[in-house]
Amino acid sequence: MLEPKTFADQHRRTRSDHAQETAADYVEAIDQLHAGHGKCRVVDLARQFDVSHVTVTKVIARLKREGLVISEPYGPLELTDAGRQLAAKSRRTHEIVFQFLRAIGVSEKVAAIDTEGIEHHVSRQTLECFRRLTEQLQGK
Amino acid sequence: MLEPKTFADQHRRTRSDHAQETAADYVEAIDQLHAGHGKCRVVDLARQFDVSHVTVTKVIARLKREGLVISEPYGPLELTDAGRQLAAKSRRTHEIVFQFLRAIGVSEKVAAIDTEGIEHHVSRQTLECFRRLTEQLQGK
DNA sequence: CGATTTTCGTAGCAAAGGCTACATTTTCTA
DNA sequence: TAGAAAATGTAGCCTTTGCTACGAAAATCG
Repeated sequence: MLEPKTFADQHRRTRSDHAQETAADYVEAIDQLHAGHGKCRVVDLARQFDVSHVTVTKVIARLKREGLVISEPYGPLELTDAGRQLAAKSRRTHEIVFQFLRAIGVSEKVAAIDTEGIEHHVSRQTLECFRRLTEQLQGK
Repeated sequence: MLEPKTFADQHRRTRSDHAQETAADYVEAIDQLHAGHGKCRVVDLARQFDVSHVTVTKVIARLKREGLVISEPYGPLELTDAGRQLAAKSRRTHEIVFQFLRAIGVSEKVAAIDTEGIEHHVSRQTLECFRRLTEQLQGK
C-alpha cells in the first residue's frame, strides 16, 4: 500500500482530494468535448477552464500517469476505459446535484456554478437524499 | 470563440479559492477551540485537521500575513477582528448547510462530513434556498 | 509550395500545503 | 529543581497547479 488512501477515515476527506477533483473535472470536460466536436485538444481545455495550455499539459501528464487519459504528442486527448467510467460517474453526480438545486429554487446560472463546487463533496447518502427530494418536489 | 465564456468563468471559481477555504476552516477551528478550552494552540489544529504541526505553522504564517491571526512565538493563536468576522460568517454558513442536510434526511455523521466539503461552495442564493427549505421541512 | 498562425512541448519560476528531521523552548513531573 | 515530555520553530524537500517565455510542430492560408 503505497498510498494510505483510506477514505474510510472521516476527517481526511475535505483536505487533500483536490487532485481527484481536478481529475474528475478534466475527464468530464474531455468526455463532453468529445461528444461535441468528436475530439478534444489541449487548447479546448485551456479555454474551458480559463488556464494556460501549460497548466492543462501538466494536469494531463498526471492523468496519463494515472491511466485516465491517453494521447500522443500533438495528438488529441482520449479517455481510457477508466477515464470514461470516471467521466460517466462524474456526469451522473453533476446532473443530480444540478437538478436538485434547480428543484429547490436556485436559478439556472447560480445552480450551474454551485454544482461545480458541490459535486465533488457529496457522499452517496446525500446524493440519494438529493435525488429523492428532487423527485418529490417535481412530483407536485 | 467556440465555447461560451460562461464555462470558463464558472471554473475559475472552483479552482483557486482553495487558500480561502483553508483560511475559513482554520479561523473557524480556532474560534471553536477558543470557545472550548479558552485558547488555541498549533497542536490542537494539527490534531483537528490530522496534519503535522509544521503544516499548521505554515498555514498560520499565511493567515498572519493576511491579518486574520495574531500570535507570538510559542504563544497561543488569537484571531483578529477580521479573523473573528470570517469565523462567524463561516460558522453561520456551516450551520445552515448542516441543518439543511439533516432536514433532508442525511445522517448526522455523514452530514458533518459533507458539510465540511460543501460549505465553501454554496452561493448566497443557494444558502437562502437551503434555509427556506429547512424551515419548511421542519415546520411540518 | 511557402509563410503565417495555431497548437503543443519544455524550461524555469511561484505559492500552497503536504512531509521528515532536527533544534529549541515551555511545561510538566518525579 | 533537574530531567523528561510536549510544543514550537526551522531547514529542506515534494507535488499540484498556476504562470511566462521561447522554440518546435501542425495546420491553414495565400
